[in-house]
Amino acid sequence: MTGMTEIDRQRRPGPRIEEVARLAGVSKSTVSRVINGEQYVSAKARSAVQDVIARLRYSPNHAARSLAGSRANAIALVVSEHGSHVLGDPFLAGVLRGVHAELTGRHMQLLLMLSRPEDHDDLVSYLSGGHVEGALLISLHGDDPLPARLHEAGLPVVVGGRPLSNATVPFVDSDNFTGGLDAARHLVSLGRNKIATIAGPKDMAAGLDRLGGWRRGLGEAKLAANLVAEADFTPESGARAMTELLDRAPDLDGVFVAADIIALGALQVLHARGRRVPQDVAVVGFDDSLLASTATPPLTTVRQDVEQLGRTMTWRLLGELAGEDGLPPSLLLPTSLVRRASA
Amino acid sequence: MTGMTEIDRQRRPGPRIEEVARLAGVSKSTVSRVINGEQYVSAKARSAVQDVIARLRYSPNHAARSLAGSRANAIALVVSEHGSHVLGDPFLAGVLRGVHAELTGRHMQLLLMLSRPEDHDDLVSYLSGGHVEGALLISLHGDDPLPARLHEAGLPVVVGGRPLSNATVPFVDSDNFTGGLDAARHLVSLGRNKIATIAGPKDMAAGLDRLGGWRRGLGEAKLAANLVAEADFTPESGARAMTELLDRAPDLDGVFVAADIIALGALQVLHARGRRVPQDVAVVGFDDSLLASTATPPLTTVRQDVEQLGRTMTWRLLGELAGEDGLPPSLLLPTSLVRRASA
DNA sequence: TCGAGTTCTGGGAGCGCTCCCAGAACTCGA
DNA sequence: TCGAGTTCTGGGAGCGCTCCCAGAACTCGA
Repeated sequence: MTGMTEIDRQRRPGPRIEEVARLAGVSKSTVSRVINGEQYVSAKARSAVQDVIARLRYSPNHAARSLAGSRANAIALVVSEHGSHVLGDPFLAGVLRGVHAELTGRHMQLLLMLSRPEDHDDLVSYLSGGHVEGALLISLHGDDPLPARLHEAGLPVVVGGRPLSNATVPFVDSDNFTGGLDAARHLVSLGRNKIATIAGPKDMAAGLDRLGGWRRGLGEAKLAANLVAEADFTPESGARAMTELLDRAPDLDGVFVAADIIALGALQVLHARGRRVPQDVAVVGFDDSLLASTATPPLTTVRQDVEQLGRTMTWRLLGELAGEDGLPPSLLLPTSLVRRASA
Repeated sequence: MTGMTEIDRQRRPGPRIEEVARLAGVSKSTVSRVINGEQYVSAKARSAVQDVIARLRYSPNHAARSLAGSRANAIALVVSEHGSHVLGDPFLAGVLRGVHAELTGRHMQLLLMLSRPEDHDDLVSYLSGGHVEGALLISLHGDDPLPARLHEAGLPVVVGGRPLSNATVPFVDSDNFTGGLDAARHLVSLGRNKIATIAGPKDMAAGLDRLGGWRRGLGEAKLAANLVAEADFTPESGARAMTELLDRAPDLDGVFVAADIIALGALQVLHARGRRVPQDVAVVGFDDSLLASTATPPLTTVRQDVEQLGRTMTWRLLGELAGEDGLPPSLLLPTSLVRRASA
C-alpha cells in the first residue's frame, strides 16, 4: 500500500498551479503572473509564490501553457540532410551548443527536425501550423527553397549560412569573404606569387564568398586569379582538385582550400607528388576544425566560430519573436587567421 | 484591408478538429479516433475523415493533444556536455539521424537538451515532470548519475553507451569488447608480437571494454598485455601516449588505439620517430570516422554504426512506452574491422 | 481630505484536443 | 426471427494553464 502510493506520487507529474496558489495564499492568476515575470505583482506575493515553487519543485505544464497562451513556447532547429552527410557533422555540435546556451533560462523548448527535400511539404505545414514560434535552419544548400517557403508562410526564420537566392530571409553567417581575403593576403605576404584555390561547391554561398575573397586578395597583389578547382566537402574531392591544379600549374607555390576537410585530401596529394609543405607549397585551410591541428603538417587556417553562429541565430530569432525592432536583417560574424605550420 | 486578412490567415494556425468533423460529417470523437489510429471506426467514416484532413492539410494541435491525453508526445535527447566537447561531435550527427529515422511517422516530438552536471537537478525535475515520456541519453561519462536518477524518478530511459555503475538502466552500445578483440587478433594475424594499446579514458565503459577485448586477444595468442597507455579523445593525448609507449618499448610492432582521433596523434609521433606504418608498427583504430580514411596512411579501424545506435535506442524506448514486453534490457551492436593501409 | 491615477488581485471563460460513457447500429448463430 | 455480442458513434467533461475583465487597494498632488 505504502509502496503503491510512493510509486504513484513518483510517476504523477508533480503539483499544479492551483496547489502553488493555495500554499502561497494567492490566486492562480497571481502565480501565473509570477511565472511569466509580469509586472504588477506585489513584492510580498511574488516572494511567497517563488518560495512555494522552489519548495514543491513546481514546473508548469508546458502543453497547458502553450494551449492557453496560444503560443508554442518552442522553436525548431531544422537540419538539412543531403546526400553527403559530411557537411553537418562538424557544424552541428557547435551550433547546438550555441543555440542551447542562448536558450537557457527562457521557457522555450528546442525541437529538432531533419529535413529532406521530399519532406518539405510536411515540414512546412507542420512548422507553420502553430507548433513552433520560429525556426532556425542550418546545413542548407544555397538554393534550398525551404527558408523562403517558411518565411512566406509567416513563420519567423533565421538561416545559418547565407542563402543564395532569397535575400529577404534573415541569416547569420561567418564572414567568408573576408576569411578568403585574409587567407589570400597571408599567402601573398609569404612571398608566394603562383597561388591557387580549391573552392567549395558553387551552390553554397560559403563556397562562393570564400572564392570571392581569395580573388580580391590576389587582385590587390596584381596576381592572376585563374587557378581554381572545385571540391565538395570530402578529402577525396580535395585530392582530385589538387591533382588537377598541379597538372595545370606544376610550379604553384600556394593554395587556399575552402575547408579543412578538403585540405586533408590536398595535403596527401602534395605529399605524394613530392611537394614539401610549406616550403614548396603553402596551404591555408578554412574552419579551424579538429582536423586542422592534427593534419601533417598542422594546418594554417581561417577560424570560424560555429558556437557563436548558433548563439547569434538564436538571439536574432528570439528578438524577432519578442517584437524587438532595430534588429539587423542579417549578420556576418568575424573570422580570424590561425597560423600553424602549413603556411 | 485585404492585406490584413491575408496576413491574419497566414499566421493563424490552420483548421481545428471541429472543422474537420463538420466537413467529414462526423463528430470530433470520430476524427480523433482516426487521427490516433484506433479501431472501431467504420471504413466509410475513416476515409471521409482522411480525405478532409488531406484537403485541409490539418495537423492536430500538439499542445492540446498532450494536455488532453495527459501524455507528452515527446521524448528528449539529452546530450552530456563535459569539458572536452570532442566526444560528442562525431557521435551526435549520426545518432541524431538514427533517432530521427526511427521517429518518423509517429506523433512524437524530439526535444533536445544539453546537460551539464550543475544542471542535473533542473533537468531531473523537468524531465520527470511530465514534459516528456522518456529520454535518450548520450555522451555520458560512465559514472554519470543522471540515468539512474531519471530511472528512479520513474522516467523510461535508454542510455547510449554502457553506463559503468548501474546495470539496471537499459542501454544500447556497440560491442566494444569484440571490437577490441578483433583488433588484437588482426594484429596477431599479421605476425606482430609486441603489441601495445592506447586505451580510452578509464571512466567510460567504451574505453574499458575495448581494452578488455585487446587483453583477451593478446591472451589468446599468449602475448604479454602490459603495454598500455591512456588517452582521452584528443590527438594531443594520443601523441603523448604514443611517446610514452615508444619510450617504454622501442621495439613494439603493433598498436591498437581506442579511437581514430587518438590514433591521429599516435601516427604523428610514429612518423616523427621514424617508424614506418605499417612496416615497422601496425596501427588499428576504432570508430571508422571520417578521420580514418584520410589519415596518413589510411587507418585500419574497427567500425561502429552510430546511426544504428540511434535507431536502436529509439526503438527500445518507444517499445517500452508502448508497453511491449520481451524487450531486451540492453543491446550490443556488432562492430566490424575495416582494413586499410595502416595494419 | 479627496479624487484621479496607478498598482495589484481574483474569478471565470476558453485554448483544442482526448477520454469516458451511454446508446445506436450492426453481426450472426440458434 | 430474436437476442446476445460486437462494432461504431456522438456528447460532454476535463486536461492545466493564460488572458480578460472588473474591482479592490494603494499612491500622491492639490
